[in-house]
Parts: sequence; structure tokens; C-alpha cells
Amino acid sequence: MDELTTDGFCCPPMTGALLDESQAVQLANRLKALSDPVRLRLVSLLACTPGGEICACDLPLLLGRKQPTISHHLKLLAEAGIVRRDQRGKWAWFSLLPGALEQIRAALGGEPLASEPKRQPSDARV
Amino acid sequence: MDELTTDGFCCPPMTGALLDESQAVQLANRLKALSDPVRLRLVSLLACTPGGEICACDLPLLLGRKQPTISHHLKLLAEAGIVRRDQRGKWAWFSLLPGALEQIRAALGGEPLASEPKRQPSDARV
DNA sequence: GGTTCATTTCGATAACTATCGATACGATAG
DNA sequence: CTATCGTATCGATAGTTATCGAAATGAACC
Repeated sequence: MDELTTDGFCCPPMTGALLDESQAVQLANRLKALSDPVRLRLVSLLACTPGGEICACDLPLLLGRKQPTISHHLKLLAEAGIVRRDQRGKWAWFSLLPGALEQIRAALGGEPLASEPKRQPSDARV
Repeated sequence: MDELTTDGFCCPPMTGALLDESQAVQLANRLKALSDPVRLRLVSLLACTPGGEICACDLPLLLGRKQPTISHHLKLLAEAGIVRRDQRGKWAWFSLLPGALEQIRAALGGEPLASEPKRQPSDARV
């Protein structure tokens, strides 16, 4: 899990910068990291916390999951480059990795993504 | 699968609009619909196609998957409210549902999502 | 070193998902 | 009505994931 190289969908009207297989896999992996209610709430918590970070010890209560489950989700988010772990004394603090969400949003298409006319049914095949 | 009621993460600096369980489930479902390379490429194709729509008959070749697989992915995208189906004669044409991607992007946090200071390790418990 | 406590890893289970062959459905053409 | 052909559904299989109890790891403190 490394850099996000694509600038995502294209479409300031009608370009041709499709996602190739590997770009799609990369973006899919990042989105998958966010495609879970527990992880979304976790990210949302981090985003809304004044200091920007949360102690792992509070998460089981905040999210209603047992501690190993929380740890599992934190690991996935960290591997996806969305969250950063900071061991401070006995406790582990987590924070959003700056720019991560913005990158994902951008990959989902920075531009309007307009829709347009219609083609004939008869053009369909070949 | 209906409306997207949340405006997502909060955080024009430090608000308190967390995602609750049901909001999180809803958003997770939409993200899950995008968390697959085949579906991402499909969406990307739709986004980059001049007319904004593609005949299902072309997708097995374009995406390198068999027809039932394509049909499966199209169904998921349609159920997630990302794609629209238009039967025209014998063929089914698909197009992006206007605004769907934008909604998802917005739910991922319309605002900067800044990060900030640090707390003491000793504040950790209680 | 040894105790304590937060967190991760392990292992097991249940639920879900992508894929595709076979088949059913649906619309058009004859 | 029948044949044809595009698409959806069914059923099976293999791979993935969320969850959590139990055990291992790691850091502070004495």
C-alpha cells in the first residue's frame, strides 16, 4: 500500500484517462479500507476530535466493539495510509494521516462528471 | 438504498457531527459499491464516455469479465444508486446517476480536515 | 528480573463476495 | 407463435472479512 498515482476519473467533458487495472486495484483497496461502518465512525471520530488524535484505549467504548476488533480495524486503516499510529508511553494514539482522505476524494473525480445526450439503440452492436 | 442524509465528516476545525451507526452503515454501503476494481473501472468508463452511457453488451470485452459477472457488478452499482439502467430495445444502456459520486465525495468530508496539537500521554485514561 | 496493563497477534467461526457455467427471462424479428 | 439473442438469475466454488476469546508482545514501573 503506497502512493496514489492516479488523478482518478477524468471528464472535464470528455477525456480518455481511464483507470487501468492496477490503478483500479489500488484505489479499490483504499476505498475498501473505508467501506466499513466501524472504520468510518473511527475516521469520523478522528476527524471531529479537537486534538486530531484519539487514544486506542477509548475506542472499544466509543465504537461498541471489543478491543481486538478495534485493533484489527486500526491496522487496516494504517495499512491503507489513512491513519497514523503514535505510541506514547503505554498508550497508542491514532490520528488521520494528513491528506489521505483528500487524495481519495480527489481520485473519485475532481471534476463535475457531467451527463449528456443519447445514442441510438441501433448503434449498439458493432 | 435511498438518500444520503449525512453531510459526512465534520471538521471545519472542530465540530461534533460524528457519524452515527446508521449513517456509517449507509455510507459504508455506498463506498463498498465502489470498492472493487471492476466496478471502479466501469464507473471510470462511464465517466469518460462522451455520451455518458455504455451498452452492457460491450462491457465483457472492455472489462475482461464474463457476462454474468458484469451483470452482477452492474446490479450492485444500480442498487447503490451510482448507476442507472436504461433498456433500449434489446440492449441495456448504463449511465452514471448524476450527483451520486459527488455525494459520496462530499460525505467523505467537504472540508480540509486539518490536524493539530498534541495531548499528553498522561491524559490517556479517564 | 518481575509485575502490570495496553495493545497486538493467533485461531476459529460465521457471514459475505467475486467469479463463471448453466439456465431462465425478455424483447425483437420473422 | 417461434427463433434468436442480450441480459438477468441460479447454483456452486474459492477467496475474503468481521468478530472475539485466548495467548503473546511490549512498555512502564518497582
